[in-house]
Amino acid sequence: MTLSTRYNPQETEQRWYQHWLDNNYFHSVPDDREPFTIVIPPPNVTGVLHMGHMLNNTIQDILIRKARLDGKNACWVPGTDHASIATEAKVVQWLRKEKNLRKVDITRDQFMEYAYQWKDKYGGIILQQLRRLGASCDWNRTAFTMDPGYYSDVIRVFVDLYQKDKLYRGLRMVNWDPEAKTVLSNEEVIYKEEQSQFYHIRYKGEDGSEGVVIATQRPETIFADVAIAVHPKDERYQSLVGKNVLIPLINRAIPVIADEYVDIAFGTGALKITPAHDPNDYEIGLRHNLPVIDTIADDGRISEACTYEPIVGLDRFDARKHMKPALEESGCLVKIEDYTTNIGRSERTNAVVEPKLSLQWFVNMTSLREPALKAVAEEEIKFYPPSFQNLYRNWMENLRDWCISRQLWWGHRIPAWYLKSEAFNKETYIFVAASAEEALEIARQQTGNAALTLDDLRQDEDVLDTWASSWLWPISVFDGFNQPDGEIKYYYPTSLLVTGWDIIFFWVARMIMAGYEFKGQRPFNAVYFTGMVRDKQRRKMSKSLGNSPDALQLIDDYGADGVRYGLLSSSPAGGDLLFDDKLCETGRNFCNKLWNALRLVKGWEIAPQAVDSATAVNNQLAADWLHQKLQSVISQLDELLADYRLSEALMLLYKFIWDDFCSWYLEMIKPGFGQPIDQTTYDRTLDAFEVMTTLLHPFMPFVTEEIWHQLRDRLEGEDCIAGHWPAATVSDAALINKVEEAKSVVSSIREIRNNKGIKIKDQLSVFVQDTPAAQALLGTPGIREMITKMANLEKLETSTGEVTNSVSFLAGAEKFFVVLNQQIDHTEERERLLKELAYHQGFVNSVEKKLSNERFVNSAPANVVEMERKKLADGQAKVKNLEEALAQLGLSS
RNA sequence: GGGCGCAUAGCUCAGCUGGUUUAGAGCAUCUGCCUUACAAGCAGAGGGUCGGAGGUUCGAAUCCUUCUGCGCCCA
Repeated sequence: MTLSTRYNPQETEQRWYQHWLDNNYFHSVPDDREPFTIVIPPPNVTGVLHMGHMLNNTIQDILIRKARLDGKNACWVPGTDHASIATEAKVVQWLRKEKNLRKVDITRDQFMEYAYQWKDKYGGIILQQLRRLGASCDWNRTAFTMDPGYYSDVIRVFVDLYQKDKLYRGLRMVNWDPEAKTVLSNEEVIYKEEQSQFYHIRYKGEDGSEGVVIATQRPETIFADVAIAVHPKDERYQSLVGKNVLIPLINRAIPVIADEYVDIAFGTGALKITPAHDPNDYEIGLRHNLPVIDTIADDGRISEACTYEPIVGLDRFDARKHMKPALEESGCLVKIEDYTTNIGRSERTNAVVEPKLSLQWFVNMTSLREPALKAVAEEEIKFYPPSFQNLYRNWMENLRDWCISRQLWWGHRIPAWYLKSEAFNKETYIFVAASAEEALEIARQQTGNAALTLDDLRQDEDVLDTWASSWLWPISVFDGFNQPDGEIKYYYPTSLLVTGWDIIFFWVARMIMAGYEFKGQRPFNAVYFTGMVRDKQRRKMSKSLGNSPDALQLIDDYGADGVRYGLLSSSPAGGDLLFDDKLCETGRNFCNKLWNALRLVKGWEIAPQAVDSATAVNNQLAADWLHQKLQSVISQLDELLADYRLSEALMLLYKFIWDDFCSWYLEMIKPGFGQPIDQTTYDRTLDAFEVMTTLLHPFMPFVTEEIWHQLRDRLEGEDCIAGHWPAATVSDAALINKVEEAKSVVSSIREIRNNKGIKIKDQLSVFVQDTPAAQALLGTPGIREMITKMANLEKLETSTGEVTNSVSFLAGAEKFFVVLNQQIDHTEERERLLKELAYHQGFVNSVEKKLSNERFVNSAPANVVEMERKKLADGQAKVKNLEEALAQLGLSS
């Protein structure tokens, strides 16, 4: 067999993915086995694979593949969400470019047709890309939030909540995105500090007096002012309360009112009240029964309602620029100062969000809160890492109602009907039903007008927030609403959700609420929060910064396994991942290491027996040791995985395979040039190798599948992906320790070679001081042979005295002598020994100090004291050995 | 303004309920090697007193207080 010296992922990945698909390994149907279910956090249908997706989905794939190896019925449901705002924006763009159409030119139905065309053509690319990563999703189950069944679930839930009085239509201050021309939920507004200016403006008294100076960032809104508020205890303004002042430029009179809300110390202590354009002002307006004057239109331009003509029709920011000269001219501008403030921008369009009074649909969140709050607090749903419980609780305890209507066409249309005879947004009748026909039935009953027809009704124009569909994801993907006794009984609650912590409110919290509200049960047993993928400078990866590597290019460059390794190797749950290509390179190199280990083993000639008895005993020790060590690795791995400590689990395997298996084991058993290996050792090596591929498979599925097949001839249907996760047996710690000690002897000898410039090929003689412990070590079958082979020794013997012309080292408490055929530099030796002596002497001192403290001896647990005594004895033995070596050095110099 | 979290080697992080040798790993660095699996490699080495101060304790990186710095969420 000839194998290339380098592992080539391109050759294998495509092939194995297809093989897995052909064998239907990803598909799940309910059966007797324990289910292990993950629903994918649906990416936007417009999305393309980026680093965050890769991290997230790699983690899911690891856990799904592990569950599969554990013999569970693993089901990973893929899919996309319809991403109302983002997709509609793309479709509008596409229509303008490709079809030269504007949204206003076409009907809603036409638009939807085009939108579906667009979706079929460009949507869901990301699901194809996930295959490159190796994602073992059950593609037969691919779901979409606008699939007909899903669509009707969303409508059903809306109707249900309305009937339960947990959902209502109301006039509220909302966040308005003037660019997308839609309302946004609170979570879709991103607040950031920005530079702004504070305009100090004088409102003169109606009676010709000085009036009052207010400070505002938004001078263009003064024409919507309805009052000036001051704190009731603010002495500066007490005489003004109850009087009128005049709005500059238009001289409309507004009252000065007193309200506790006003912060005396902030600005001038006088606050202009603009109920239409500020949430707090709106509240104050309600308290004082003030009118509302709305001067900003849906597109962000100053509307006709503004009685100051020059700015009507201007965008609010252009209007602001206009205000400075106008106010200066009027003599009302006192000063302008720079000011840093929080500005809210739309998550989608980045437009500055306009607070606006608007008639919208809301979900009463507090009515859904309690079970969701309790589930996480009592760890019925476990969070990994648990610190996210705080963030969750904090949000849940300060819930505000969720605005779920969006002024868009792409999405689930709100199932509410109104009478055409009533004016738009002034409706008194609302008929909520799953269909127009049902709505008509309700309408006839409610109005008492049996003659009403469908023609008399009009449906709400708006669609629902995308999260108002994706919060049903764990239920709807299993058709849980229509068939509550179907598959959902098997798969729900799902086992785990893996998602970024940044959507804990958008999605996770809402899914939990929906789970309890509509299924009476948690949607998942646990949530694994991933960190954000950032660049080396800790900046979030983003398109605008251009610091995000091309995901597919990375896979081309390093292989999917290499990239998976890179993403996982330094990504603890919840912690940010500072991504660096270098990490993928390490992963690629790891694949290559495995590959070359395979090449080595498969290149050996096999003989029935070992070539000599030394080899036989050496090989047996090596294989025994590796087996024991492997058991210990498996049990550590089980613990780490149970805790979702994936990075550590991968690192453990990496070290075991690279260091223990490749650097030590394979070197121990490697036959001499032209020599064969014995059948037993060969078989045991393949066994261990095979177990390692299984253990590593969840993390690096392609290279392990390839190697698994190269190791032995396999029958049809025998695949690594379909293997069995091994159960750890108790490992022999004593044997492991013996070999560790032997390894440290070898390392020390190598170090001496290094320091003395002795070539590896030159054989050395080594002696060990004859003690019971040394006898025990060398008496262990194979140890002497192993050390001799690995350190390339001529002989390894015990010695009762000091050995002349040698340098010594300690391994454990045992003293070894390496005989040198060269002049020994005594000064250098002495320095080395003195340094080591100082360390051990310091150590002994610190332990002695502890043990001479009566209170320690009396109050510490017996085993701790015992441990300290042993530490002391070990330390003293080492000190004694070093002192002897120094003395010897002194004699011979 | 309210709340949460973090601070351990040059970098990224482990170190769980305080005690298994005066702190571990990976990467990076340094030294020597193209040794017949792998230079995408091999063998070895150096490096931190655990942000500052105080306290609890026989004993603290680990618990408490406080200061400093950083990050995040909400308003």
